[in-house]
Amino acid sequence: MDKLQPFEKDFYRGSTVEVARRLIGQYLCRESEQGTVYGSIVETEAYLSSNDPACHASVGRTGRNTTMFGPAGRAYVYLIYGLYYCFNVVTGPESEGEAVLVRAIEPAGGLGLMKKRRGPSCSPANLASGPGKLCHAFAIDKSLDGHELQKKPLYIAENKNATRYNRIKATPRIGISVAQDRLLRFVVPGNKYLSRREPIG
DNA sequence: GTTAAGATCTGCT
DNA sequence: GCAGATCTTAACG
Repeated sequence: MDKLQPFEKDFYRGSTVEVARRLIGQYLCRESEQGTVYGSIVETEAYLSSNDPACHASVGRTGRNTTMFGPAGRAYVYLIYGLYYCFNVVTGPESEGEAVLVRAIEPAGGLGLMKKRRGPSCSPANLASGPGKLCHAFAIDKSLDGHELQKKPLYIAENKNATRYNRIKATPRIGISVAQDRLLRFVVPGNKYLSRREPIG
């Protein structure tokens, strides 16, 4: 495999929606003592600071969401339903409280290690096709909350074949009970590693 | 101190 | 398709 070069902080500048779209097709890489896993991001969701009650930051700064109010380009990791972690990329100006949730990844390297973590009978399409699943496959937990994504052991790097993912579609976000009308989820249409299949039509 | 809800996943029917 | 698992967080008293 070619050496993967992490993006610099400039990559995370711009609006949260821009970054959410820019992340599609790029590599998420995770190094550990067990080995390295990486894959292409195929599904993201934007969470905004204004007029977005679904965003954790909408209630102001709390213990859990403090990282969201830090500088862009860091990881925001939290536990949901007492069981699963969700991995976000902090975006927007500092103190703004915006982030992009990474919901699904198409595995590209370290498939064996992902399988070891997720279970031997787990199919490739099921390894990281959802926020909780991808955190499990990538061994992402609360210890990485606040980590800067420009460096090891967790970083985002350029995928030179990202043109394959040039088509991006906006859809409603998943799993939220408010602001369901906003088209802030971005997917590679028809990709088989999404957390949900394309709605028909 | 107590309680209700949550950016989910899995297994069973 | 649906219910159950499982527990932290934050709001309230």
